[in-house]
Amino acid sequence: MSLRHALLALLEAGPMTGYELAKQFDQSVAYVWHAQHSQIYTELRRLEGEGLVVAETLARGDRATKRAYTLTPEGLAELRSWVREVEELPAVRDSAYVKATYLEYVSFDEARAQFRAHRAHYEALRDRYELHADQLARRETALLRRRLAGSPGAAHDAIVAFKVHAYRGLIARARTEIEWANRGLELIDRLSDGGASPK
Amino acid sequence: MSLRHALLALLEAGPMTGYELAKQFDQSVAYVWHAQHSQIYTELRRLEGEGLVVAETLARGDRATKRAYTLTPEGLAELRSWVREVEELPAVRDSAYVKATYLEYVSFDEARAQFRAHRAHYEALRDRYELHADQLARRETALLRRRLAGSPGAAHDAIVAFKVHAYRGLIARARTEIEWANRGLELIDRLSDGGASPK
DNA sequence: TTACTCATGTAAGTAGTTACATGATTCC
DNA sequence: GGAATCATGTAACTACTTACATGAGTAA
Repeated sequence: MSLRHALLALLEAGPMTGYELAKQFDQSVAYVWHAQHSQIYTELRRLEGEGLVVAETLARGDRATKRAYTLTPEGLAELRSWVREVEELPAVRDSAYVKATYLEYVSFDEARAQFRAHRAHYEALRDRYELHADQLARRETALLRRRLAGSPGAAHDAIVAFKVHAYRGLIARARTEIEWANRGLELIDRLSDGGASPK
Repeated sequence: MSLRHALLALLEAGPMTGYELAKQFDQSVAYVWHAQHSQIYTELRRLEGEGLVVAETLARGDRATKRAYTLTPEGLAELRSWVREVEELPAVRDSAYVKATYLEYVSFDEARAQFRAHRAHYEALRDRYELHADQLARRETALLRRRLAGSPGAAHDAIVAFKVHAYRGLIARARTEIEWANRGLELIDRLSDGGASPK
């Protein structure tokens, strides 16, 4: 359950409404933990029920309302203890790799299409990660600034460095996938060649 | 839904009982798509209901029975069309990376413990992948032999090559994670040093 | 007035997990 | 006789997805 802790971490930067939180989420944590807005609203209610956050109902126009959430001391304690805890990593479940294992069932061209899609996907991801890593390193994101503003100057370097390091890891990961797809395409060239001309 | 297709792919090598299938699964597909045995039995019943496999009830001792599943032509067609289909890759959801982003909440030593655990996990995975890749390359696994025996000699190289390529990808992935963890440990050394001695 | 963004949800369904249950056969 | 392994499931639960619903404020 990373979602609840990701939400607690976002709120550590300061109080936010569900909608604000969802927006911030999409521009930060969502790179490492995706969630739908509907799930965020449900989880916030649950966190409130457990006393890890408190909500304040605010007016929005004359008729409607919104709810601003604030982290409680219990919420902060829960966040810290979660980050401290060493978790079992979940078992692998990667459908692209199971397909790659059974590419003999389709034509070489169809197999190529799989690797090209894989490459394109990770190239796009890599670009987004690089952009975000640069913004973090330059301390340009709104959320990071808010967080830095609320913590002692001596801690700033570590806060930034850990985040940048995580994104550098994601970039390395994406590059590994791109290389794998390229080697897959080369493999298919060799296989389709080998069957046709030489020997 | 890769589980159903992974099961179809296993049955393409020949008929198997649920239990046999579960055992084969653990030694092959589980490296890329983990599933519990309970889930496999449920999924087999569903596949049977959809006509993608047929089951034959066999005696086991005097009183008990077991069910042997065979792939139907519809099942094979479904398998092929799934491998052909280019899927959207699911959004990232990696709790180790969200923790890495928030390591400023814990001590340097606790942060080190996270990276060490991460490294140990992927070292173990890498070793298992390497072993399996070697076995596949030498055509030593029972399942691969069964599959090769049932397909024309000209196709053998491709069948083996695709599987080996998938495992080489997993190995590369594991190595990337190990390097990331090592760089994380170096980062913590720099951060804890920087605060203590120089400047 | 139309479209967009702000804002908050519910409801139904799927995939997967964890724990439990039961009994047969085989090997020591 | 006991332990391991063969063999097949059910039940309750959790996380997440997809689709839907509703309405307010704001800028063109």
